[in-house]
This record gives sequence, structure tokens and C-alpha cells, in this order.
Amino acid sequence: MTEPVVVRFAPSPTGFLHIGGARTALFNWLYARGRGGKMLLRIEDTDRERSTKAAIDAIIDGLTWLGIHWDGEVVYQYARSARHREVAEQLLAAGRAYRCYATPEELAEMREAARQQGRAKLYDGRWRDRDPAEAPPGVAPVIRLKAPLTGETVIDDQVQGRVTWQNENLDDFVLLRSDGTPTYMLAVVVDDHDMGITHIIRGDDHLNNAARQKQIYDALGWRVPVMAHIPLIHGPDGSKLSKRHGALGIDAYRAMGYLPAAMRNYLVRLGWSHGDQEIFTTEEMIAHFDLAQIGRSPARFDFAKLENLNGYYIRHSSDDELLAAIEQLLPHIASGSEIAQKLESTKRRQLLLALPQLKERAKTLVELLDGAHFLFAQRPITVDEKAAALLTEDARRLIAALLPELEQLEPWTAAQAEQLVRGFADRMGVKLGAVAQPLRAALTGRTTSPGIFEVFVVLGKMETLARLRDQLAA
RNA sequence: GCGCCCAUCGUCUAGCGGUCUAGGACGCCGCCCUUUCACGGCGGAAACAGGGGUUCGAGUCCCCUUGGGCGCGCCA
Repeated sequence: MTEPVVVRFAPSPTGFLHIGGARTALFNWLYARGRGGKMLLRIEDTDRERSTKAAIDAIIDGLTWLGIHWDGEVVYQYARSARHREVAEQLLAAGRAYRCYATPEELAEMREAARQQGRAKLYDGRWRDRDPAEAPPGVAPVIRLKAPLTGETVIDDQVQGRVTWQNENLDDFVLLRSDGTPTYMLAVVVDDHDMGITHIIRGDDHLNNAARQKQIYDALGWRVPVMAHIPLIHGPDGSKLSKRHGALGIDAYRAMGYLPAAMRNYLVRLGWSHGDQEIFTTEEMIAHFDLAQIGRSPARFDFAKLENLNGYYIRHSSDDELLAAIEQLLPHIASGSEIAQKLESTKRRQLLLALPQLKERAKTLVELLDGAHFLFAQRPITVDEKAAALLTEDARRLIAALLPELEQLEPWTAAQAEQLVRGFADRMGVKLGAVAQPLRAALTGRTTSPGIFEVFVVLGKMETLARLRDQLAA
């Protein structure tokens, strides 16, 4: 009997849920799900200055949207500070930690001196063996770990392999601040232990912290969880992911029209692989995901690939799913409420009918909506002169002949419209291909919109047609 | 500066000593399908950072160099 896996996602609520955090959450979730384990969510809000409610909401909202579900109640780290303090005291009593009365100014000087002499700017242990009786009056001390001076600290990381630090390169770091609140280093260890975490899967920016945390575990006599430090996601140029690259909140991706399933698929392949497989259902991800297949080098974020994947998911979604996704997207985009108002039953039906054609050429939900622009455009649609000028003589003739017929058709399916249009074009000796481009431009004001058949299909019995007919006739 | 990590096509990656004249995907280019745009199909250009070892044999193991990243807070 192996004990059940318990992992956690532990973001600090000092900003939105960014792409790297989302991937970390996904990896944790997949790992737990694949093993019948649990994923817990812990909000690391010990930094009272920078933690915000808005950030907490954004994280929860983002995870929910991505379809990543945690088990049990959300744990708020700040609420556990009494316990953290208790453990610090325990360490103090056991002689594994000590009070340090050095002031922040003093420490700043110490680091500056170290920097100038080209030495590592570690804490020099000046209060490690000093008699507390020498404590200067009026200085509230911090509690530091009495870290081993010699030997080495080793982490057998599931992704990075065996990582070794010489203890002389590690210092006596702070466990409890002078105001009695715990530092991240202490809080993480205590919480992971108390929450029964068996596997820690997190960004490798924490790899160095792992050594220090290992020392705390050792001092406490606690078992160290299995660790897996996954490489960070970089920007397209290999540097740190910046905002203009994709270090956006996950909500920004939703607003750009990406599907959660596509997002998960893109993210899971960033740093992890399963042979040559590119497309994974959630079930497949859960079944195959494992730590051993995680790469050790950082991955660069690539919008083009995300977009391609999103297009794939859009094409392979059912029309109903797509309609639902669009309706869920509406509250999150600029013109959303306007469109939502117009989306009554008739329009919904028309949109649904248009989806088979629309989804073939959209990479995002926003593009999909863009393609359906004529459905929601201001009524009556006015074809501006520039656009009307684009209509060739053939296009005018074709439309004029088609309109009465099109209005008889019910229901409007792509097949019917296509058949009809082709028939007319043939009889009139009009080259459809030559007509489509200008027609599309005239109808939608853009050139990337759906083709001529789709336009006719969706326009349906709308007054737009009559309107257009009049304009063309004139 | 000190410590830790990383290094296969432009990008994501397969590769776990011989089957690698290095495979897949995105992107790019060409052709086909299509009387539009897409979708789809076919084909093409495109990589083992450099140098030393180890070995009969190295993309795969070791070392160095170079190049990236992360950390070095009473932030997390």
C-alpha cells in the first residue's frame, strides 16, 4: 500500500494568476488526478502589504475557468501564523534556532561590505553563539535557523535530479520576523507538513529555497516531501516572461478567446511530453502525465502554437459547445454586453446555423464572433460607399437575382445556400470566386470574414438582405 | 561577485550508447483541393552551442568554455 498522493498549488495573491502559475497548477492537478490523490489550494498571503482580495479572486476564478479543481477548503496561510510561531519557538527551545538582534541597517551594511569585497552576501551568523544578555535594548529580534555549518544539503529532485549545496554556502536565514510573523520559508514547511503534502511540484525559481526548507525539515525531524522543480516559462526571446510576451493574467487569455481545453493542452506540452503526441484530452493527460517526462530546460511561450491549438479545438467543438463558450465569453470582452443583448432566440439560432462554416476559419472565439459580425451589426446595415464600390457588376447582378430566392428558403442551411448560389452563378455565367472577395468586403467591412455561402446562410431572412437589395438596385 | 539549474530545427519537443544520412508538431515556403477565405492533403528548407575526454562506437556518459535562467530580503 502506497500512501495517497497529496499535492498543493500555493500561489501568493500579489498579482493575477499568470501563465506559469497556471501551468504549475495544471501539473499538480494532473499528477494528483492520475494517482487518485488530492490537490489542495493554499493562498500564501503572509505578506500583508501586497496580498489583495482581488488577486485571490483572480486566482480562484482563473483556476475554475481552466477546469482545475482543488480538493477541500482553501487554506489561507496568514490564518495559520500562530502555528508557525509555535514551531519557531519549538526550534528555539530545541536549540535549532536563535534570536538575532541585528538591525536591518546593520545587515544592509554587512551585505554592502560583502559585495565590495566580492564575497557572498550571506548572513554572517553574528548572533549565532552570542549571549542574549548582550542584546541591545529596544531591538525586537528575529528568529534564525541554526543551520549546519559544514557538510552538504541534498535534494533528490524528480525533475532536476540530485542537487547538492555545500552548507557553507547557505546561511542562517530568518524564520520569524521581529513582529512575530513567519517568513515564507518557515510557513511553507510547516503548512506542507501539517497539510500532509507528499509531493511538491513548483517552479524551479524555488529550487534554491528547497535547500533551506530541507534544513528546516531536518531540524524539526520531519519527513521531506518528494520534490519536483519544473522549469520556468520564458518569453519568445528567451528572457524572463514580460507582459508584452504573455505574462498576462489567465483572464486575459479568456478575453482573447482561447478555450480552456486548448489552454490546458498548450500548457501541458510546455515542458512535458508523451512521445510525439500533441493533442490530449483531459483524460489522456491525466492518464499519461508523470514527473519523469518533464524536461529540465525552460520553455518559451509561443502564441502562434497556442493559436493553432485553439483553432483545432474550435474546429473540433460541437456547435452547441461553441455557442455556450461564446455566451460565457461575452461578459469578459469589450463589446460583449452589446452582443449579449442582441443574442435572442432568433439570433442564437442563426449563429448556431452559421457556426459550421464560421468555426473552420477562426483561431479564437473572438475571431469567431468577428466572423459573425454581420449578425450583430447595427441595423439596418449601411454599406458604406467605399465598400459598395468594391462590388463588381457581377456581384451586383448575382445578389439581385439571389435575394428573392434566398428569402424563400427555410431553414437556412449551408448546403442549401451553396447549391442555390452555385446554380445561379452557373446560369448567369458569373465567376463566384471573383465575386466573393468584394462581396465579403462589402457585407462585413473586412476581408477576413467568412465566405460567400456562409454570409448568405446566416443573413437568412434578415432585413439586411432587403436593405442591401435596395441599395444594389439603386 | 557567490551559489544552483539549463543547453536537439526560429519555437514546443522525440531521443534514455549502436536502429540518427536525428523523428513529430507549430511557424515558414511550394504544390494539390477549392470559381473566395479557411479547412484538408502532399512536399520542402530548417537543429544535436564549441572544445576536450570515456568507449569498438556519443545527440545520448564525464570535464571545461560559451550562452541563458534562477537565487543570494525581517518578499513569496
